[in-house]
Amino acid sequence: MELRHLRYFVAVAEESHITRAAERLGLQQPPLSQQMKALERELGVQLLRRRPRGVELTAAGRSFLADARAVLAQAEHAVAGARRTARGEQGQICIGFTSSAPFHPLVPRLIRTFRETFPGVAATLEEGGTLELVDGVQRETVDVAVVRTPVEADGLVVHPLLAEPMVVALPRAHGLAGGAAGASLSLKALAGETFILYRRRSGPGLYDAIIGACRAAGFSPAVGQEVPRIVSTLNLVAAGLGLSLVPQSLARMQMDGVVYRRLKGRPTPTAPLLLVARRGDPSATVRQFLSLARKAAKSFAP
Amino acid sequence: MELRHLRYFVAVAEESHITRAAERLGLQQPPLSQQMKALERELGVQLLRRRPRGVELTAAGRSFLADARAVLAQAEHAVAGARRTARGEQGQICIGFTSSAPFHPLVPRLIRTFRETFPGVAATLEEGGTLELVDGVQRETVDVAVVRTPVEADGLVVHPLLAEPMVVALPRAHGLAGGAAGASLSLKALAGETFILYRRRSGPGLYDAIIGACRAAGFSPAVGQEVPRIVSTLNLVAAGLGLSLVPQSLARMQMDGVVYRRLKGRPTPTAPLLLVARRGDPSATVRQFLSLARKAAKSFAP
DNA sequence: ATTTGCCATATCCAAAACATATGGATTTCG
DNA sequence: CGAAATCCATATGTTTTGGATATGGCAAAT
Repeated sequence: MELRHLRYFVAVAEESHITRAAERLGLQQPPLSQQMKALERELGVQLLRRRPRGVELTAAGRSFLADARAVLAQAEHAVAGARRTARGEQGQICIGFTSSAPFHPLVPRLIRTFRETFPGVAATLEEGGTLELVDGVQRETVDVAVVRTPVEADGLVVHPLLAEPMVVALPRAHGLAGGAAGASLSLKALAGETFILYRRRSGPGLYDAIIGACRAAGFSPAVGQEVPRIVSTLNLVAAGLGLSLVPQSLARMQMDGVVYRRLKGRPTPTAPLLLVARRGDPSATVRQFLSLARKAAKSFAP
Repeated sequence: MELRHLRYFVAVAEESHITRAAERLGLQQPPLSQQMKALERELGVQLLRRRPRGVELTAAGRSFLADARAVLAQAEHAVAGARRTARGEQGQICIGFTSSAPFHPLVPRLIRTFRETFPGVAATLEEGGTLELVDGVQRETVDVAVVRTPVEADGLVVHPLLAEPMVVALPRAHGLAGGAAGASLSLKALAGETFILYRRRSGPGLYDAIIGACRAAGFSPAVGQEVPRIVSTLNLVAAGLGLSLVPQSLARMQMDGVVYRRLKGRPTPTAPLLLVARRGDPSATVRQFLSLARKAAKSFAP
């Protein structure tokens, strides 16, 4: 039995007339009569009762008609689903991000926009460290990851979304913490201070950017502590163990004992927002996500 | 797209290998490769990614695989359903019966047995007068009907199930109502009494059987009232308007003011239990019901 | 560099689907 | 009541399709 048989049978059943059904199907009456007989022979069931003026359905034919329609509808659904998936309108995606990434408003907006635009795609979220996420993208447990520091790994590409300025996070009791909230500090003013930095081996890009900027300002920063997560630097700053440079968006996280100051003068280190994906031909849902991310970053008003 | 394409695709997807899938399907690798390409061309979607060592599914292919399996399962279900219906194991049947028929224990037992034996058949019940039911069978709103009196109508056949003796229903205060409950009366003893009968035009068979039995006993009964339902005769007997002859099974219905007495001697009129169906080729469910009814009647222990 | 393993292409043939011509049975109509 | 009409089934021929066989191309394995 083929779908052709079901299509022919449904037409015959609906017309109660083989000749009219043949016309509707675009073929002649004798082949349709033969196809109906072949179907009945294969099933071993009489589906039609032939009359001098057309045909009528047997009870088995009536039962079969309902199911035949369901099969044809299901087949259409299968085709439509494959096409939607091919267009990226349906499927699944795993989106990873570091603990600090969502502090930038672009990230939650991107995820929300993607879910609204592609309700047929099942999007799952995965928070983790940069190295964890990069590893996950490589092992295909994560599809894309939003990270803060440039990484290099085999088989991956990094798409920069934007770069935001970094700001100084100071213990509230620190001498430099005085003055209005809008005050700025020069990088040189931080010479001699103890720095708490996001550790180099977790993401060398950010670390090196900070070191480079300090050197350009004429000093080598004294690094007191290295932490595995950017967010963790704030805990130590609050504890009075030193100061840190963090992405400006983290200033949204008000913490007891921490004040933020902009940096003035040049060069001001920046913290990028990056999208990591596998190199090569991504699935349609990943392509859609990357496209949406680029669009969102472009239209983001700082 | 045909079911063949789906069967081929599912095999290829499960084997991840066109040559092995071809072996499993009983054909050669080149035609299978061509069929897969034809399917992808028709859908306008790439379902398979060809590799030097086998194939893998695209995201659209994975989506399509799930749906393809569902279509094939649904097609199997359609075939199985048509076959069950053809065997009478699935479908529907409308069973009619007069208000007096279920008093005989065969009738509820038959209905219960049928429902238990064919749970896949939706059985509906329809109570009505004999003429109503006969009309319903003719107009195909009822499939079979259990009635009490022989009928003749175009296009119908009557299958007798059994015949049970009739008994005398007397008002409790009647002179003949004395004596032990097990006492019998001769039909001749009822000469001169007022009879309440189930009206002739509702079912002439029972009426004529009673008249014939009385004549054979040497008298013509005085008919006081004629009623449209056998059950209604008991109401009038209870009211003291006369006596009636009713099927023995109605004695199960204890009514205030009515006592029942067996008849002794010959001939004793009997009340048949009859099954009415359409002449010609009935549906499989009706055939199953008729067969079960005949079997139930045969094995019924009086 | 060669071999292996896999899928794709080319060509041919048998089977299946469909077209055309015609037959048979029942109903409708004059 | 006989002829015509209407419908589905059968017979025969043609076209299309599915599958077999032979072979090619490409990437990975050895």
